[in-house]
Amino acid sequence: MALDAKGRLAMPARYRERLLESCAGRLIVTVEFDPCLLVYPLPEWEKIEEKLVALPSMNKQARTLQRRMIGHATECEIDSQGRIRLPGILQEQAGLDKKVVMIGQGKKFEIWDESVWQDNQTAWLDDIKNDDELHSSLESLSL
Amino acid sequence: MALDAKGRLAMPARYRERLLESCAGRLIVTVEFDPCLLVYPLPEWEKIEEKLVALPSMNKQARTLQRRMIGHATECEIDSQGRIRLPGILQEQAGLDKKVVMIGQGKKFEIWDESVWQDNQTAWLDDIKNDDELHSSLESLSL
DNA sequence: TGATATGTGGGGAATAGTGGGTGAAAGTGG
DNA sequence: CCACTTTCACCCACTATTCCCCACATATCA
Repeated sequence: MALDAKGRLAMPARYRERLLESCAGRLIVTVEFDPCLLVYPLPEWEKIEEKLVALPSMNKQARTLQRRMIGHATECEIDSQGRIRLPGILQEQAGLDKKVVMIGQGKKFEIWDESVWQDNQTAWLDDIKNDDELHSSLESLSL
Repeated sequence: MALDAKGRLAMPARYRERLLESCAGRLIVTVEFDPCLLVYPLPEWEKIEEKLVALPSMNKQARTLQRRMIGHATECEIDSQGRIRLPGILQEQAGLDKKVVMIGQGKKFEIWDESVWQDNQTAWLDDIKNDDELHSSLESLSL
């Protein structure tokens, strides 16, 4: 999956139909703390934005989150070829080079630079292997 | 049991009928932490996804699990020959070569690369022999 | 051993992904 | 307010991938 020279990225065809009906192809792209882009269908984003706005303004972490997420939020419409164009500033934020990885996460998508994604994968797995104890929320999980 | 050059894998015939009625041949394939693929009938997967989505987003271990499992989840329909096609990225994640092992695990299946499977078999048994105590969840088990 | 079911392989049409040209629109400076 | 430059959306063309179908090999059972 590749960004072309114009910063365009093809949405996987299997999601397109669903996206067209859930948000008429109107997507909001933004960043959070991790070096990846978050892509929300517009109606989903509106809920997120409400939650963000409701956070306590005097709390530093909350303020940072608001500034990053709301500040970078950009609408990107799906074009007639099924692609979205990612503004340069967002590409920078997520450190996107040519090769990217797009992963669905429930209501949203994440877009990672391929090498960043792979590095993180191994790092996360190592973390988990080295932690002797699993977080309580995972202990009883049966998959 | 072998993957062909196009990444297709025949589902054992004895499961097909059951799968067709339980999920109309709609399967979700994904990965967890081990180097193997997990195959769920669609309705089963939906329950799993709910559990995953409900995990705390800010917890690192939970986030890793979500990203891996939900992120890699791909629908693979059983074709008219009773096969499923495994996307390249999933083959990589599980280190699948040509020869694979498919094992039923209650509601789901696991797909292992044959050599990886054999290596792990012996490794796991050694681990258990060397542990002095059994985990509490196994203590009271009667088989 | 023949008949049926299962596993494997591959051709070719249809679909999806990628790259680039061109005109319209927006931004910039005088 | 106009001329110039840059950016962007739309369209077309090419390539890669995926899906559908048919054919054959192998295993299973009567």
